[in-house]
Amino acid sequence: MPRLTEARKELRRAQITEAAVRCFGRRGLERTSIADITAESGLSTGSIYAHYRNKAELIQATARATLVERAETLGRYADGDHPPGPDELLARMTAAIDPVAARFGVQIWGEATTDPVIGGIVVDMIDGVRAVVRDCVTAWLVKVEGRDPAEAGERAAPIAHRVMALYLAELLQAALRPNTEETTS
Amino acid sequence: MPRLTEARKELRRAQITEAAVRCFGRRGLERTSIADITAESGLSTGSIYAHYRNKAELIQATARATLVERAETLGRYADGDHPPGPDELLARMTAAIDPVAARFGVQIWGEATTDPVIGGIVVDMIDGVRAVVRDCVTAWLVKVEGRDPAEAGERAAPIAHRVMALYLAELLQAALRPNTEETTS
DNA sequence: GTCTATACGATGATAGAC
DNA sequence: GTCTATCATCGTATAGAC
Repeated sequence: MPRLTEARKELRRAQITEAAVRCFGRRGLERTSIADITAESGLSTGSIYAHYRNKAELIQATARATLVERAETLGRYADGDHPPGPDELLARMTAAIDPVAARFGVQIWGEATTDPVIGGIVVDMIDGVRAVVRDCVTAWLVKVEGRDPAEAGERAAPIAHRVMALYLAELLQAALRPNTEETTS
Repeated sequence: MPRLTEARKELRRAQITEAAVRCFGRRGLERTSIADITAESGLSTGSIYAHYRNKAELIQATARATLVERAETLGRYADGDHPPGPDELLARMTAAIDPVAARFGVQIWGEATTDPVIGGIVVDMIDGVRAVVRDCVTAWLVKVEGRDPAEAGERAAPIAHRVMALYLAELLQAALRPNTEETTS
């Protein structure tokens, strides 16, 4: 019996955070009011506060949800028997960038600068993705380049570092691309 | 006569924006109130609003001031008869990163996501720095690597692109490094 | 759990003396 | 140009009915 209600609860939370990313993508973290999110989600103030203690907690939850989703997407591009090389991997990662998520992501970077909790989330996420990239590059070095596994592990780290930097730069660029959806200011 | 007063005015504006970056670096763009900036600058509300129409304009001015200052610093690292190679250039650029400015810079990225004016400032700044880097790399290719000028120009662009990505990633990392100065929440 | 209505605090901005 | 004092607005969060 807790099963079903627990699932429903999680569904509501997802409904809220998904509405939240859209709002944040439009007006930014602090400019979107709770009222904006109620309008976007179709729920009410009370309902939102039943699921999140306050706005900060909602932002954290939204950040976590978005970032782990992105990490999972990228992880999918990195595995398989024929691991892509660095260039191909980067191309796939770049292609997978969603403009709205990118905007929200960069806003989260800014918030991480000030809020230690968000900071931890962002650092964990970046470290996680970097690890995935490193593993992928290692596998590629071994399986298609024919390197020795031990040597590949060493070589992979700096390559992964560069791939990550290029990816983050692409993310930033996507976030800065003028928003098609007008910023009703 | 307008000379002197104009200079004084510019000095006041600098005094305000410098106090502003410190405040922004501490508490973030929207969490710092005008009161915070008056406290940090030693000025009063009225004085600030005599120089800037509103808070948004103050943020824009602060962003412009900080970003052009950074661009100038980087430009200095890039010229001379013995232009540094890409690795050395990146090392210098990274070493020149100021933690407070980095935090503010990343916050500005987030704001650029939403505010078209800030967006323009950030894009201009990134493009400007990239151009400086490209010129430096070109000069290096010609003067120390002995490449043909025409060929150097072509090769420099992608290298500059990578150097920029690595630099932006370092900037982000610096901004995410836990703040020593506590976030009086 | 979800709603409506509301209290309360914070802060951006202005007025007017000096 | 700079100050102090004040206003008005807005948005978070809560209370209480259903």
